[in-house]
Amino acid sequence: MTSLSQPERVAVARLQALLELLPTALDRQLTSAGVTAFEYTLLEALAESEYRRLRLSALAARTNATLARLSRVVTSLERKGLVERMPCPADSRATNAVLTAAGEQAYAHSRDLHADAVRALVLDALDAADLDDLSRVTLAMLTKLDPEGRLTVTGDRACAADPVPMVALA
Amino acid sequence: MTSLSQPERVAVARLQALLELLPTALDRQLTSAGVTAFEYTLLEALAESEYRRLRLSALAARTNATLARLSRVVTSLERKGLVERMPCPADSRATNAVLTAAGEQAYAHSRDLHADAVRALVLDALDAADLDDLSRVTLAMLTKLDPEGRLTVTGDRACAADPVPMVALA
DNA sequence: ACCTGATAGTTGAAGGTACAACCATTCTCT
DNA sequence: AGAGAATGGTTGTACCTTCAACTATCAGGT
Repeated sequence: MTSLSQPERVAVARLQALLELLPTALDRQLTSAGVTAFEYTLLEALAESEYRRLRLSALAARTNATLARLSRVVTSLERKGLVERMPCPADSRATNAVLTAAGEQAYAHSRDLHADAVRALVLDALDAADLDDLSRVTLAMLTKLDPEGRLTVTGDRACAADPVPMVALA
Repeated sequence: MTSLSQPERVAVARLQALLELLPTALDRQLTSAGVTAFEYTLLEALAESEYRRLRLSALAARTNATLARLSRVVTSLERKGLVERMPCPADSRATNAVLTAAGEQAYAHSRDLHADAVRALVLDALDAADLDDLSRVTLAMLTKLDPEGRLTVTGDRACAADPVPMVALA
């Protein structure tokens, strides 16, 4: 069909630039914490979950990541001692990633750092109305991206794919 | 300081999800064209430039990429026959990436595909007001990301870092 | 002319991600 | 119960990106 309009081109170019710059910028701000932005997201998800644990597939859904990727990142976090793998008693196919004590500390330590980074790189640029617009527009785009219905995406409150927080172990 | 507010958390989570999903989704839609989204951006930049060529550093600035990355991608495009390296007569440190005939064809072929992908994944989700908001909000965030002043970022029209389109060769 | 510092580009090494193939377990339906 | 499909995870392979050297050229000041 017709090619993109000028305003469309501008918006898309800016979005592309953001896609290119923001992730690496976020990672760089977190280097002193010893974790990547993605790893931080994982720690956060675990810390906020019941019993500090979540199944790998649940983590993958929450973070919009591949299961393959998740498995490898968890292995890496395991090597750092921040996370531990535990078999899931309710389903022996499944594996829980459990936050260790060191993991909680790492999370606590990087939490402020992460918040500061997000503020510095994103929120400080926006007023209240902008924030609303960002929220609305990103959600609109996500509906086009998400494999239909299931909006694993951290919607307004809870995550539909929220994994019935695994049976306890301890 | 205080942690993020609820609306802030929601917006950030959505933005993060977008950052995670959109690039890979765009790439997937372009696979049949045989180029990645990033490679397409390069071809586009070259095709729109005088004499179909641009210095590597100029390409890097335009695409917000590292020079190292750019060098490797150009090598890859060279192997595919879409681009050719030519020394820059005006500055013998510099190298021009020149679009080959095959490169122009590849660009022409992937152009519609790319436009379709952008429409399907981004624009179709937005009305005119949304597009405005997206444009404004992304620009605001980019100003926080960009190493100050130089907004290499494809601003409203021309790119400040636009590289005085290299002396001709032919 | 010369020395110093910046600029342009390349490349080795390390790490991250995707895709696909693979095994194990669970679920569904009969 | 049993067959087949779906789910949960892991891993080999290939590719991509970054960071940090390293080379070569240019620009400014003396």
